[in-house]
Amino acid sequence: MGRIPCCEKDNVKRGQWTPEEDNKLSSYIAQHGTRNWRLIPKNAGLQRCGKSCRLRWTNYLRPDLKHGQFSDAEEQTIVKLHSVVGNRWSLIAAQLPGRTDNDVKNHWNTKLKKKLSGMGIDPVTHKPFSHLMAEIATTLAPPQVAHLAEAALGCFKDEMLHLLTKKRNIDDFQNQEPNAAPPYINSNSKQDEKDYTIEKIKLGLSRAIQEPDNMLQSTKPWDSTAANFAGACSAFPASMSGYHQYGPSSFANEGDRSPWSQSMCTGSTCTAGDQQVRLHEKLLEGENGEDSDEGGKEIRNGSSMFSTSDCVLWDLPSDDHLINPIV
DNA sequence: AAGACCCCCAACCGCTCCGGA
DNA sequence: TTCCGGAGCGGTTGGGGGTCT
Repeated sequence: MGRIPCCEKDNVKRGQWTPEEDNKLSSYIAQHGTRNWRLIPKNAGLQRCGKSCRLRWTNYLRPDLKHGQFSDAEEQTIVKLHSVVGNRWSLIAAQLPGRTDNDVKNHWNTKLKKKLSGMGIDPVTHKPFSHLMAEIATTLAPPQVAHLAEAALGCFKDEMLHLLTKKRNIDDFQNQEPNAAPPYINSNSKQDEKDYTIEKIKLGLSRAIQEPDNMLQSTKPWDSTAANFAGACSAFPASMSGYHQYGPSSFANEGDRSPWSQSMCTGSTCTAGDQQVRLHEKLLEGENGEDSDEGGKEIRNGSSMFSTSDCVLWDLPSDDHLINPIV
C-alpha cells in the first residue's frame, strides 16, 4: 500500500522553471484560469506536475505578488502574528498583500528567527531566553538547577554560537570588558574562541538562574529581554545583545528604539507564551466548530481574537485594519 | 585565484483538509 | 455518512550565488 502519486513522475520535469515554461503557464492561466491543476500542465503543453504548476503560479508568477524585500511593517506583522498563531504561514501571509506563505516562511526561517534569537528571544515561544531560564530554575530543585545552564546551552547553543562567534566584533568585546581580554585574543585557535564563548554563555545562564526573581519581577518585559539578557549574561557585548547588527535600529539601546522594538514592547512579551497556548487552544476549538464558553466567538470573529480582554498580546491591528480575518 | 563555506529561496514532498458525489 | 480526488499547507531540501579564507 503506497500513497497514490499526484502525477506520473517519469514523464514529469522537475527543478527550476525556464522562462519559456513560465510563459506557457502564465498565458494558459490568463486564458483559462486556474481550475483543475491536474489538467493545466497537460493542456498548457508543459511536462510538469499539476502541483508544481500550482506552486510556480502561486509563489512566483501571480501578477499581484511582491518580490522585493520585506519592510519593517511587514516584519512586525509577521512576528506579531507568529506569536499568536505559530507556524501557520498561510494565515500570516493572508495579512500581507503580495506575499505568499512560502515567502513568509522563508523570511522567518532565514531572517526573523535569527533576529529574535539575537535579541535574546526564543522564536518559538516569543519569550526571552532569560525568562525561560528563570522559569525553569524556579521549578527545579537545587541539584537540578546546577545542571540547567549546561542543558540550556545545549538547547540554544546553535543560535547563540551562530550569533556570537560568527559575527563577533572583537573590539566591542574588549570595550565591554576592557580588563578581561578573552584568552582567544592571543590565540589562533578557533576552538579556543568557541570554548571561550561557550564558557561565557554558561556564566550568563548561571547568573540568570541565580537571580530568577529579578527577571520575573521586571515590569517592562522588554527590559528583561535583550537588555537584561545581555546584562545577566555579561558575556554578551551590547552590540550582540541588541539587534543593530542586523540593521540600523537597536533593541538593546534604551534611547534608540525602533518601531519594531516599540511594538514588540507594548505587548506582554513575558506572558505571550502562556497566552499563545490559550489562543492556540481557542483557535483549535474554533476550527473544530465548537463554541467554547468564553472565546470561540472571538476567535472566529477574526482579529478580535487579538483584543479580547484577557488576551491582549500585541498592539495588533483592529478588525478594521486586518486585511483578512484570521480563521 | 580557487576552494570552502554560508545564506537564501525556489521547489519538492507528504500529509491534511475540504468539497462533491 | 463515507469515500475520493483535488487543493492547500508546512517542513525540508538542494542549487546557485555571494563571501570568506
